[in-house]
Amino acid sequence: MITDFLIKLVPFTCEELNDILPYFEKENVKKNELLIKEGQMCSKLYFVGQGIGRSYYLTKDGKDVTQWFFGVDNFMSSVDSFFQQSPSFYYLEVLEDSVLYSITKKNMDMLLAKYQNMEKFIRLLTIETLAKFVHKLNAIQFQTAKERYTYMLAEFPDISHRVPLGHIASYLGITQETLSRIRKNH
Amino acid sequence: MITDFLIKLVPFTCEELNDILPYFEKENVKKNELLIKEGQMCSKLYFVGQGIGRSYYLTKDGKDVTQWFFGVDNFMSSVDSFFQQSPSFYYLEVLEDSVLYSITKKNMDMLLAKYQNMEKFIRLLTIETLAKFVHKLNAIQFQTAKERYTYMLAEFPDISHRVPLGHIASYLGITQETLSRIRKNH
DNA sequence: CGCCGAGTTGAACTGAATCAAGAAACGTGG
DNA sequence: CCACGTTTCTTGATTCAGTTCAACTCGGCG
Repeated sequence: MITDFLIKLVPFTCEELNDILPYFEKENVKKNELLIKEGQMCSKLYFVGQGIGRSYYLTKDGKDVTQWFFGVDNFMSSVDSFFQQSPSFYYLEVLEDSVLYSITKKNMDMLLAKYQNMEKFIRLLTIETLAKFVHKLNAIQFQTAKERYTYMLAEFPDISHRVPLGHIASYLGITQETLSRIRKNH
Repeated sequence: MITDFLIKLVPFTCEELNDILPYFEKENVKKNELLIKEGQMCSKLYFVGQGIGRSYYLTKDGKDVTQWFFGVDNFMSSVDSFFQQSPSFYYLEVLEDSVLYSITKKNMDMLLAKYQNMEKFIRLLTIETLAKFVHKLNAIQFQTAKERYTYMLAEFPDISHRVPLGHIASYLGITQETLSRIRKNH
């Protein structure tokens, strides 16, 4: 199903796909396992075949803030760290037993240089990601707590009821207590 | 100075640059002129040579919300609209008499297909933009009004005192009154 | 001179945070 | 399969940062 995702954005040839796919390595990851810690270089890009991941960071006063959720059929990484090879500001964690397909930075760079289609793919993927972030920003910036939760349900319908309340609350920039009260009144 | 910006991210050859640069067209734009309205397709990508631009949208109750500021030496567009060719959610406006260099979507597509370096350039540019948005999101999501203003001063040092207070306030997700009070106490 | 948009100031109000308990659910070992 | 501790979730009371509304100041310009 990585294939489906690849050709959805860019018309890779069969040859290209046959060359590219083997660089993705299947990994079984247990619930609560960390893929990266803050400060580390993110050396792999992950594709979620099964399960859920999230990225988060710790504030100066130690609060855990979810930055993003990664559901099935999505790429998962500390974007800036992976592509800009800077120390990651985020932790990357798996919230359920998951099946991931990973490609190393080194192999990705090789494929980017080799295939213009790969460049195009990553470009389009990044633009898509950017659009999602902008969408979240708009939801967070000018909406009430209840409206933010509505946005969450729309953006992550399958995830909203499978992860701890606190993770969702911090993702939305509200407290767990507030979110609990919102849920009570549907 | 587009040249400088291009080669800062990707080592274009002289030949490539000589082919690429002529596709950028110089435009003198007067203060308060609109480049795109909501609902239109964004058919050009602009590079700010001089002046300031901003993107904004109108909420359902008619409030004007600044989404981003574009200073000198930055690319300016309704990103998703330009690259995904979807109707723009945003207005694009110039806040001072400005000098812009524009390239059409059509020519950009042609250059993207022709030069792998161009693909790479746009990929890196998008990742950089993504990083900036993430930075703003973090600032907005969990910081007080005063801290947000501090972020603004750091992100747009040259712009913070050249545009109307209300534009900055809506950019930061606070009211004009609150921003005015913050400024009073430095 | 008087209008107009931009910015400031004050006072009352409010949505959500904080603080503090308690209830439920969950998983691990006996 | 139950008991116990841990984590997650709910509920209530109080507080506060920032909004709202409304009036006022200031500077530029026809």
